[in-house]
Amino acid sequence: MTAHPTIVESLRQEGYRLTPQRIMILDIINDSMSHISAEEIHRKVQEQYPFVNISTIYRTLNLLKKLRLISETDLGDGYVRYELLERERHRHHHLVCRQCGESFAFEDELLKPLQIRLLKEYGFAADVDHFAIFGLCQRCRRGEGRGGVRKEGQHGAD
Amino acid sequence: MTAHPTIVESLRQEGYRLTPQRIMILDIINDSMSHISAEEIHRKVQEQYPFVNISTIYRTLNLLKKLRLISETDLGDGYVRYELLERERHRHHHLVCRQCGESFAFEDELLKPLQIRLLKEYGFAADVDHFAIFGLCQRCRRGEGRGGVRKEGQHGAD
DNA sequence: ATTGCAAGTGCAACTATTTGCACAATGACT
DNA sequence: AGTCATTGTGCAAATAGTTGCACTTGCAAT
Repeated sequence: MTAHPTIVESLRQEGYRLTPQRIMILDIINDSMSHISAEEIHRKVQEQYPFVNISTIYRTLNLLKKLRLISETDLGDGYVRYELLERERHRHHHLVCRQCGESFAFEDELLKPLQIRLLKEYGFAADVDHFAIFGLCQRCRRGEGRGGVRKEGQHGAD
Repeated sequence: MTAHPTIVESLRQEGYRLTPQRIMILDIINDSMSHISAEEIHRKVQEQYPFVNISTIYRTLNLLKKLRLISETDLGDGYVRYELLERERHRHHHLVCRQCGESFAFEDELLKPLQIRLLKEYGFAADVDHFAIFGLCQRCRRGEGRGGVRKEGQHGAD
């Protein structure tokens, strides 16, 4: 039970059960240096205990997401990635280049004005835990780009 | 061939072929009053011509998206929806309530400052054709919410 | 009108993710 | 320690969406 005790407490307090599967999954997300996908988590869980089903991983991730203990981000490369929210002291978001596929972090602070206006003008409390914005990066805009174009390019002519 | 001639021209000029499938799909998106999903398009195409495969729909949608003739939005209800970009004179984006599932439009103008800062500070040209931001709507924040919670709620305790 | 070939399509098999259901395990109460 | 309702899990089947491959077709050149 090395998973951050704060999170374990949150779960218990909300009335959720602390199953070994959940603890393992939390440990793995906690130990992972950066964003991690459901399949990576599944693989690592299975190293310890091979009977855990992938659907348990997804269900646990959805639960943690609902409780806002983790963030979910789709960087556009075919799977969604997860990260502990709690520890993210300096929150960041991602810019994903639709040409080269590269992804760049940007400061949370840039989203604050939008968040404030949405709240003031629309009464809407935006969850901007972790955003991914698609577009064209500096290099690709200058035409220097070229390189690993990912998943997508199924149309011969480009 | 009722599909907006501008779009048909765009396609031809970029060297893409004008197949009956593509024209039918364009017509349907063009005639549709609001966002339409791949399956809805497929159903309508099949009314006219039942041999069109769903993968052709997806491939065509991906092509039109790449050429930025249509926008793609995930409103979080299980399928992605598409809309002609060209005709959208007053562009809008969506606020999706993660509790009641309702979705509200907001003005494109609110995203402009963010777009400008991303370009100036990061050299990144954000594609913000059609955004969906998740969060909590006014009613649900006040606890008035309750109602059709969609896809998601698989954890008994809420 | 005919030809040639690259681009497009249909099909079937695959992807990540979700879900219904029957069984197992947690944790509150005793 | 034992009981029990309820939550959580594994499994298998489903979901939307993608992809490799062989066949077809649009269209430019003839």
